[in-house]
Amino acid sequence: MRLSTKGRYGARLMLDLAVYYGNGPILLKDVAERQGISEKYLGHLVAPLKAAGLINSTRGAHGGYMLAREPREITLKEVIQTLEGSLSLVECVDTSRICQRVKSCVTRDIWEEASEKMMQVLEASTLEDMVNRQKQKEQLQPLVYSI
Amino acid sequence: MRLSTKGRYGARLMLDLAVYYGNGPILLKDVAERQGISEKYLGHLVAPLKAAGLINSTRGAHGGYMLAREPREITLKEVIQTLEGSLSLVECVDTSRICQRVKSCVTRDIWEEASEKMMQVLEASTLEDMVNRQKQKEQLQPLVYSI
DNA sequence: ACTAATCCTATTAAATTAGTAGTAATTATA
DNA sequence: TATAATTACTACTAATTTAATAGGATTAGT
Repeated sequence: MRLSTKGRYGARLMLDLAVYYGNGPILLKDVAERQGISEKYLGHLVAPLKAAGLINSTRGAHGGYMLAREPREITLKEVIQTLEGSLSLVECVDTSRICQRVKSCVTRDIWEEASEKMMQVLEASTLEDMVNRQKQKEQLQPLVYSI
Repeated sequence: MRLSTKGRYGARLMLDLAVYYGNGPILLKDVAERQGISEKYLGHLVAPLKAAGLINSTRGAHGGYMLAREPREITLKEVIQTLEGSLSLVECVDTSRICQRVKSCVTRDIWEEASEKMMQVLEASTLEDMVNRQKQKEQLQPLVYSI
């Protein structure tokens, strides 16, 4: 019931690209260093993100990655769905035909409700929101440390 | 990001016991047949549920399982937590010390919010609620099929 | 040509999942 | 008291998923 590293790292990758949005192509190497994630592993995440139209890339020297849309037009839900697949708690919420009990199954209804509530949070979070929240946190954090 | 069979089957097991609450010990064999789940596999689920104080058992002939509390006093959240462990989307929501980034990490805050919303649904669902919903569904279902 | 990048494929170790199987212990009852 | 019914416990296993690492191919700027 846990998000895998794909989703977690992918979210941080996208947030990092959002922070540097407008600065041209960003090196995966730099993202990897800032986020403390292996560059090679991040390399696996960019392929699906690109295929989903969330990022663009340019190859060769001075290449890198950038968001394909503005940060306010990309939600965390899209990112996670791209990397983790469906966000439903159970498969039968997506494809009801896999179980004959669907019509009378109460637990399925609840899994669906719970999945919905969770997704609403992710859908409401745009990369822009996240960048702003991060800026706020960064302002507050030094005070905490200085106590 | 999916619930495993432990959680899914366990929820149906508990709902089944709730439906027959007050009828004395219920045979695992009968639950297994009604729910279409292997009795042997259900056997794995009852141990933690018993340890968590959610069910009682009596051994030997005429033995079986029953809810340890009234259906309205058992929530789906307790059942799932017992069988799946923490319901948080990421580990750092439960144990923040595992990551140094916690204080400045925006994604963690969102995983926490999303986990919360999901858990609220499961906490609001008691076995009694579920039994009532199932009764309603069973009344409606024949009509649907007869069209 | 050289260098800096992304792109692509294969491989792998470890963990998790979803069971099956067999036996021991307990209890009711004939 | 023997028998049958049932939970309780432990071990085992096949398949899948996860979380990477590694290496070479391709592309583009200088």
